[in-house]
Amino acid sequence: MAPHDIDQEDILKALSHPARMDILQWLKEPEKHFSGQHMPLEHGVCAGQFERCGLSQSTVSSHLATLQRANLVTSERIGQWVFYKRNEPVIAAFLKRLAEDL
Amino acid sequence: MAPHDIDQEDILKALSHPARMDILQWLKEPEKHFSGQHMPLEHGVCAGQFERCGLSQSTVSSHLATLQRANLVTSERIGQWVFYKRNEPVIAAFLKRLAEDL
DNA sequence: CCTACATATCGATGTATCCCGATATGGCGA
DNA sequence: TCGCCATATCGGGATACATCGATATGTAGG
Repeated sequence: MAPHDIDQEDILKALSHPARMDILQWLKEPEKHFSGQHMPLEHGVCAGQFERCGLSQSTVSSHLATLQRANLVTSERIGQWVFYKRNEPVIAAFLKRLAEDL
Repeated sequence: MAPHDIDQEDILKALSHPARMDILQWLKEPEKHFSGQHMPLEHGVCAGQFERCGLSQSTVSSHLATLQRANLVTSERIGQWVFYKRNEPVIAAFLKRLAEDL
C-alpha cells in the first residue's frame, strides 16, 4: 500500500475503535496532550506516550500498527523510540471522499 | 436512541462494511438504481430490493437493521413491505462532526 | 559484549461480526 | 380463517478483532 493510498473501508474500520480515535485526536494537538515529552514534538509523539489510554503496551502497539496500515499516521524511528504523526493529506482526502461518496 | 442521535462509533462501524456502504450509496439516487420498483420511490426503497448485493434475505435484513440502529436510515412499513430512506440530517451531521473531530 | 529500555511480535482467550438456512411474525387477499 | 408473501428473528458455524502476558527484536550505553 502506497504511503498516501486511501482504502476507505480500512480507514473506517480503523476509526471505529475509541482508543484509535483518541490517539488520532491527541495527535491533533501534541503540545496540549504530550507536553511532558523529552524529545521535541516536531518528530512526532513517542509510542509509549499512548499507553495513557489504559491499555497494555502490546495492545497499544497493535492499535498504532492498525492506524499505520490505514495510512492515518506515519512513523519515524529515532534511536530506540518510534515517533508517530498524523498523515494529514490522507486524513483530508479521506474526509473529502467520504463526504462525496456518502 | 433518539431518531436524530449521532453515535459516531456506531456510525463508523456501520459504514465499515461494503454491503452497507453500497446500500447507502444506492439510496442516494433511488430513481437510478431502483427504477423497476412498483411503489413510488417517494416512500423509499423496498427492503427486498437490496438483495441485489448478492447476500441472503436474512443477511440483508440484518444489515438494514444495523443501518437503522445507527440512525443512518429510516423505515416505513406500508402493507407487507418496509421502505427505507436515507436519514440525511444524521448523515450530514455525522460528516460535519467527523470533519471537526478528526 | 552485556544490560537496560522501547517497541514489535507471538500465542492464547474471550468476544464480536458475518453469513446462512430455518423458523417466526405480521399483513393481505381469497 | 387460510395460505401467501415480505420481513424479522433465531441458532449455529466460521472468521475477524481486542486484549493480555510473555517473548523477541533492535538500539543505546557502559
